[in-house]
Amino acid sequence: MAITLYNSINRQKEEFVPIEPGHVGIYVCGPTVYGPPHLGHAKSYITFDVLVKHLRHSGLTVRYVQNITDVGHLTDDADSGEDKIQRQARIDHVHPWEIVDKWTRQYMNDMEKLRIAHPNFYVRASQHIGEQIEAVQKLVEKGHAYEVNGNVYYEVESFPEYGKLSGRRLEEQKEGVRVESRSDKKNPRDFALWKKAEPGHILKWNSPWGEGYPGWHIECSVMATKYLGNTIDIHGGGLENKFPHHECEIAQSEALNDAPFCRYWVHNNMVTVDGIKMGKSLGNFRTCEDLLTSHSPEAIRAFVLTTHYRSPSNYTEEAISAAASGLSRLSQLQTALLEIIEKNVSAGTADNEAEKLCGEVDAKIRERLDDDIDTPGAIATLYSFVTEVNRFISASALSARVAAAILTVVKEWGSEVLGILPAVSNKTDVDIAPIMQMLIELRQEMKDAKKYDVADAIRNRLKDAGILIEDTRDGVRWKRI
RNA sequence: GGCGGCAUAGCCAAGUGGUAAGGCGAAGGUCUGCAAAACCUUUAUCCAUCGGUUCAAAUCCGAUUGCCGCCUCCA
Repeated sequence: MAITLYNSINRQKEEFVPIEPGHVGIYVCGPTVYGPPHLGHAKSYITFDVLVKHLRHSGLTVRYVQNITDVGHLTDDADSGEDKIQRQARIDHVHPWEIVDKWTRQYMNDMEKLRIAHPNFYVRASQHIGEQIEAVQKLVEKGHAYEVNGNVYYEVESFPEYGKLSGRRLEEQKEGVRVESRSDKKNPRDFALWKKAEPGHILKWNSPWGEGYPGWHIECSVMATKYLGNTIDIHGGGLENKFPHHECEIAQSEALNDAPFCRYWVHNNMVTVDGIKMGKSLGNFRTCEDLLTSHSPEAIRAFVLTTHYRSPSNYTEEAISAAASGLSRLSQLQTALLEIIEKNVSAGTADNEAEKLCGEVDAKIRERLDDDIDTPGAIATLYSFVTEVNRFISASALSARVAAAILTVVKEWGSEVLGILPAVSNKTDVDIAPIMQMLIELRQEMKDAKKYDVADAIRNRLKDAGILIEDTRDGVRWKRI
């Protein structure tokens, strides 16, 4: 079945057809590295992580490029704002590149912990200054941009299709625009391609227009087309970037290359906390680092993925705890299946039924993800599969062979594509395994002697030490909690 | 003011014309020395409200109300 994606530019689900059969080029707007990665970043990058993994799992070769914005974005508007990175550097009394370096590392770190696959490569704005200058020059030559006092602006009027992504028409906006004082733009809607460096500005480069730095949008146009071609298959990013950022990217790229910039625009919705937008100024944002101290990466992913990417995720402690609880059934199943495999059970009365179910579930999950990455639907399918398989296990009706087949399906989607199934950790516990074996035997002796207080004490003390003992019909099981 | 989106049980959340998936929580039960895990049963006569189209609507259309995002950097 074909993969469909909701294409923001046409506002409808469309069948995804790559330009070059079998190959996909995807560009996703990355973070501006001046502060800690937060849940909003997590939602966006987990979304695109699943999209890319699903495309690959479907047999496509994907080149996934993500940028790291390490220069230029401003706190305010083009004329009066301050470089966010530079401002943070001033506050911290360090060089701007220390800020960039610190938060880039933190970002990479957090993303890795969240089981987000590294894009094929990251691209940095600061490493493409030359290309950006060339692009700006070319835009000036083609009559789409003009220079005033060392600043270069894109002339929005020169690109009639400006607004096609966000549904804004120029005429409508003129009236609503605030009066910008001290602006040397021809039209308030024009946006900066190159900014003159004011005295004291540290991150600056030489250009035909004097010392300065690139505008906010040009880096993405330049880097996306440099690595993925003039027309890219998929461009992803947060909804809030639709306007003006993505709109400007289109205007620049299409004016520059005379080719459609992007075929499928994919925008993820935002994260709210207790129903309110998460933002620094509101003091309610949750960093990935904080979240990871109290929740597993899988729980965070499950929380994010149980909401469709185009709907807002509302963060509450209850919601993320519920996600974690649901997940424990999945890991529990994994453990149970491994036990059956280990015991090498030869035949099961439910084998046929279970094998059939495997095929159905596999197809259903694929269908859900094919349908505009319906991760909530995929997870629901996986969870009801868990219940059905547990029923077979309760009836001791599975062979090792079929248990392995089930495990393959569970891991394929739960671990490889969705990334919500934790890895089995007992391998790392080989060192304490003999000790555990001794304690379990000792406790069994106490139980046999009906010394339940001692047996329970052993169990309780182990629990305090972070190890959970479970008596099952097939023996004692232990795991770290 | 302009543009866009959303409203489904206590909570989270699918379903986009054929009569309400799944998870969490809660209650009861099975198993167990007890716990845990697992399984079984129950938990929305109804999908914000009001109209309309249709044999049939949570699903399409219109209006109303509420919430959210963008319109200045933001995932």
